[in-house]
Amino acid sequence: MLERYELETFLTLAEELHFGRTGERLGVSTGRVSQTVRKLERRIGTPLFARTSRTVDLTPVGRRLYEDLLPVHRQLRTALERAMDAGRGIHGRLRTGFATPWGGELLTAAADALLAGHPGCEITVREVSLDSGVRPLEDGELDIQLTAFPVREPELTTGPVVLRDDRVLLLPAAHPLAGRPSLGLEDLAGLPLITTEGANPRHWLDHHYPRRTPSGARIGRGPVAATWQEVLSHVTAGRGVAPGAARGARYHPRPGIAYVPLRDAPPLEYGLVWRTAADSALIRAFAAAVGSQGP
Amino acid sequence: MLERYELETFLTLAEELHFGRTGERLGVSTGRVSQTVRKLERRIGTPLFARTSRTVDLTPVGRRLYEDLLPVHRQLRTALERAMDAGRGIHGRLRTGFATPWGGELLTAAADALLAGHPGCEITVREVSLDSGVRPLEDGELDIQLTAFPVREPELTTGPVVLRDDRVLLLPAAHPLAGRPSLGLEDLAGLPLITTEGANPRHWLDHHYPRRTPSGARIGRGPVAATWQEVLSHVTAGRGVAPGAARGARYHPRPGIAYVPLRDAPPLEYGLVWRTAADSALIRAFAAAVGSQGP
DNA sequence: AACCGGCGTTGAGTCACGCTAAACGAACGC
DNA sequence: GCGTTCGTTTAGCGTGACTCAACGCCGGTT
Repeated sequence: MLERYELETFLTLAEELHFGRTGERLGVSTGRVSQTVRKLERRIGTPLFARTSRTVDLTPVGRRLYEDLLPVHRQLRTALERAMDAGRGIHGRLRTGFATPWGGELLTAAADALLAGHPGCEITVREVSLDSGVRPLEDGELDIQLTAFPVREPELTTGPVVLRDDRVLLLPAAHPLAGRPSLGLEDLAGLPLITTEGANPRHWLDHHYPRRTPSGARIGRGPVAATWQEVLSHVTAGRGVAPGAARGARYHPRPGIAYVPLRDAPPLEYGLVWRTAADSALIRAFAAAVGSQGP
Repeated sequence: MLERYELETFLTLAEELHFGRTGERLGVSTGRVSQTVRKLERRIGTPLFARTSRTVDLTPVGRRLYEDLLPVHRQLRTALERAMDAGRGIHGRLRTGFATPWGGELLTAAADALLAGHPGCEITVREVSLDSGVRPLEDGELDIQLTAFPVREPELTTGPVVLRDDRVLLLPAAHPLAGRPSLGLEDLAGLPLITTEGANPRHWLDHHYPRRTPSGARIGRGPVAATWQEVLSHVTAGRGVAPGAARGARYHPRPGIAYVPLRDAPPLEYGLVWRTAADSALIRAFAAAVGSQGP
């Protein structure tokens, strides 16, 4: 049978086609690479590499062996990683959710990254409606959710902010304010603000849809929307204005909608949330993967 | 990474679930098995075996790892075997042929046996008609053929006899001789013998379809057939009698045909034949596999 | 021609580590 | 109670994977 060091030496040399670099990559001397390959060839009974003093190349038998052994090596690694993940608790199914498209991209990228290093996991990424808040977590439909802060529910654990974005106001293109380079919160006075309701708690709604401007002027109330598509169609139809994230302009460009920066509003912050009771190594690993995805 | 001895120890213990037998199978002490497993578990980070002082069992993580590593081990072995075969010249495609069903069974069994030990080969088993003789070899359509001896072609190499069978005579069930417990060659006198022709050489035809009995009486000539099905239908229709092998009664049982032993005829002998010019390690290996298939 | 510099090979020597042997403890059956 | 059958543990041994340095081969340069 093939020893571990023989397998690795053969595969590395088959890729590098250079004894010196092979030894360097494996942390052994070139002499050792030469001896190992030589012994292997003697055992196989035929040369695996055709080498002059200047060049190294695979023989047909060597090439075939390389093609056969490469997947073996991969499987060996994933099998071990899977077992080690299970040992560390990083295994099983993780149902993740997001409400905004850029959140979806972030979660998908993080899921791919995590899966690459932890092949034993199963990660699903689902979209949830704007008005569901953190209800999917409480209902046990999701294990972890990317949501807009603030989150104050006591039974939930929140991760750090992983996405930050400037606030903008979505206006009908024909609106008198639509031409402004930027707006202030005071400009909201009297405008009909499109909101969401549903499962979002009171403090969250107050934070994202204030009832008064800083100076105390009342902000109007427009229609209630449950999804971004609804918000967009309300704005396009002139039924109101909606607060949003600057990225929205890239993800939901509409000819009938103007995205105007809101100068004095605090930035939007997104982060991960999960049920404290359902905390797990897999959740922590996923949160870490999302965190290292940003920059 | 996993060392060879760790892989083998783990897989063996997962199958045996017994440290003593595992050590015995691997030729090491039980202490070594214990140490190896222990070290592996420490590295993985979780127990792979649940063991009391009386029983050993796989943990879920261990079971999963076993299922992952078993195919890896198989692939590793076949990859090595393939390379070693290539080193010994046992590789490539081998087209084999046979004319009788029992020959087909023998070749198929031999092909399976060979393939088990030499995964790099590709072996096809085809049926050839009765009247093609060794023509497929000469035409280059086959590499090796199981045929009824004698073979005297100078450019062909013959292997040893791998199948021997008593001769019988196929008669219509209603024929007066059909009731006899056995027949002698003299009984052929005057009977219309069903023969084949095609590519079979003269000496072969004379050997299998004699024109006279030992005492000199003429043997008749019936219709010419190219396949066993034709022979059988000629016999059933009463158009003649046919010499054959005793096994035929098992492989071609027909209500309208009687198989009566031919007492004084030499037994039928089958063996492998191949073109001397196309001799190869693969052919020799296959011939050996066929030879060791019989008993 | 002579001289490099890069590269694979070879041999002597060293040290980690896989392995054994033996003692030990735990869990049964009688 | 004892004997048996397991798996575990420890000290000590020996093999073989490794390093280091010298060597030979080849192509490019002056």
